[in-house]
Order: sequence, then structure tokens, then C-alpha cells
Amino acid sequence: MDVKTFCLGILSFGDASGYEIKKSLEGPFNHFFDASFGSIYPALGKLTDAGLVLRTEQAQSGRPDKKVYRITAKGRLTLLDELAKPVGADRIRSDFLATVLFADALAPRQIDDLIGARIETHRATLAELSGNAEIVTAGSAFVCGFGVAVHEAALKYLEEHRHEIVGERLLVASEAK
Amino acid sequence: MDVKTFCLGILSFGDASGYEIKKSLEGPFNHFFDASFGSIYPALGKLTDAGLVLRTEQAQSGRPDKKVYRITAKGRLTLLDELAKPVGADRIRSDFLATVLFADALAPRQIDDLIGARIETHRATLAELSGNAEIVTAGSAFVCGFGVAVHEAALKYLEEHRHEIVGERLLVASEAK
DNA sequence: AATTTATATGTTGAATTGATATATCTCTAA
DNA sequence: TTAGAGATATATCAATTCAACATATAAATT
Repeated sequence: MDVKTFCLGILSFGDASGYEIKKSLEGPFNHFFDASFGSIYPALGKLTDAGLVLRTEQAQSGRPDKKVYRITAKGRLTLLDELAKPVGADRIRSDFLATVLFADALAPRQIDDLIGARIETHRATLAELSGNAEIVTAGSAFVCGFGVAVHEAALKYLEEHRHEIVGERLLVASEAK
Repeated sequence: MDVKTFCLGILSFGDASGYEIKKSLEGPFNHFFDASFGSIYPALGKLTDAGLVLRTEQAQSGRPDKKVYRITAKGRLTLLDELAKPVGADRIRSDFLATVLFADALAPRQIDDLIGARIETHRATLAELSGNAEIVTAGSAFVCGFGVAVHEAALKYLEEHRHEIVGERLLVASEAK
């Protein structure tokens, strides 16, 4: 799903500005989707050109004009079309797991710190997912529940196996003596 | 972690061609990292230019010359430097979860099919993660174990809550009558 | 005999990121 | 009080990366 379709989806919940769409990505949906201003603003521009959203400018004191977007009937039909398409596989890039994969070259202390920090991020994500979301639909509840299940499992694995990887490496190191 | 560093990491396990690096991404590491030829080949070119890897061309009958890359001492030092840097957050884009998020506009049947298909992909990923990996280090074992834990939790959640989201929506639909 | 799959490298247009720029208001701590 | 940090708000740009295509041949399947 590209950023255009994602914006259309967010706008199907209600009107929003580009800034607000970006902000919504910092909440509980951040665990499975992210987009930068550099992709959101052009996406909203293209959606406007295609007549899938309407742009209204709200003058604000001091700050730049707020541009609020509203999905059109044509936009809702396009969203349905996009959602009916076969979904692609998840695209994941985990610096953490990639670093652990190459961890044999790293100092045990560094690996332990790495896992410790990761445990904290999972706890933070879980706190965010448990917090009351603004948008509550059957879909968002399911997505948040899914996130909780996955991050709890990740947290549990790290807590239970944290010592193993460091211990295993220490064992190898002591055998080498 | 960019593709350059990832290639360096894979090459720290042993010599490989661009094609083989890409192939390794179709195995058990696919669940947390992916890269296309369009990023791998330029990355290997830059690594060669920087003296971090050595390129040797192997003539092959029929097929294009195979270019085998070997990490240099300088390359290993650079890899260590990169791995010592603070790791960035996971970057995830899940078409599946995004579609479910906007699912209120979808037919219950479509959602159920979507979840059914997703259950199959988790089962396939788990089968791949259980299969014996070529590269077995403490790091790869940890990464695969992590993947198993996460995908099992995802699978369990989907199996247990599959009926809920469809049922909930049906309930809403019947209340509206 | 024809098609698909695997091997192998590469290019290209389009999407996307991460950083930066601009401008102002509000809150906080020295 | 006043300097700095952080929030609000949009936008651009170089660099990265993806998805699709192009090229070429062997092997396996249908």
C-alpha cells in the first residue's frame, strides 16, 4: 500500500491536514506503517489533482495556513478498489535483528546493551498500544490487539534468551583459552 | 542499516556474489530484511570503490561472469564501526494491517479471506524459520528464534480473533436493521 | 517442442527517506 | 525576563531504494 492510499484511508475516518496525518503515524499505528512529510505532502497533492480529496485552506494566526483535506465520493470508491487488491507481503527492515545477526564480531557487552535497549522499545510500544487510541473502530482494535500480541511475544523472547546469546559467546570465548 | 552494511555483514560470513546475497534474503532472514538487485549491485560497486571488498570475476560457460566479492580487513573494521552505531527503529510497512485498519468499509467475506491468507503466510514463514539455515551462528540462531516467537504469536492472535472482527461487524450490521 | 525456473548482472523511472528550510507560538527553566 | 526547547505547519531536495524491465543461457518440467 502506497502513501496515497494510506492517506485516503486515514481521511476516510475524518478530515485532516498533512501534519495531522503524520502525527497519527506517531501513535499506535506506527508499529506497522510510517511515512515522512516528503511522501505525505506530494501524495496529498496527487490525490487533490485526481479529485479524490478536497483541499480547503484555513488561515491561522502566525502559523502557515492549515490545509485540511476531505475525502470525496470518488475517493471512497478508489479506496475500496485499492483495499480489494491482493495485499503485498510485509516489508520490514530491522536494524536490531540485522545487528544481532552479525553479532559474532561484537563485544558481549555491546550485544547485551543492544538487547536491553530493545526491551525498552518494546515496552514503550506496548504502552502506546494499550493507551486509548483516538480512532476506535473494529479495524483499529484488531490492529492494536495484533500489535500487543506480537510485541509481548518479542519482549518475552528477549527477556528469556538475553543471557543465552551473551552466555553462549562467553562460553566460546572461554573454550578458546 | 543500509544495504551496503548489510552486504558487508553477509560477506563477513564468507565470499558471495550479488546474486547469492539476494538469494540469502529469500531464506530465513527475509522476515526482517529485504533488498532488491537495484540496491545490492550499486552497493557492491560502492564497497569495491571504497576498498571494503575485493571483486574477482569468475568466467562461466554460458551465463554472465560471476563476480565474487570478498570482504577486506578494512571492510571488517568498517562493519564493526557500523554495528557500533545506535540502531534505528524497525521500519515496517504492512499492507495487511493497513488494510485491516480500514476494514470497516470492506465486506466481511473479504476480511475473512484476507485473514485466512495471512494465516497461511505466517505458517509458511514459520516453516522457513524452522528449516535448517545455511549459516548457523549464535546470532542467526537468536534471530531465527526471535522470528519464530513473533510469528507464532501473530498466528495465534489471528486464529483466536479471526471470528471476532467479522462477527463484530456482522453484529453492527444486524443492529442497524 | 514449448514453457517455466534458475543462474547472473545490470538499468531505469518512480517512490520514499532523512535532512534541511522557513516562520511563529507556547511552555519551561535559569 | 529571556533564552531555549518543543509544537505547529508546509515544503523541497539529494540520496536511497524498489519494482519492473532488459539481456542471455542452461536445465528442468510439461
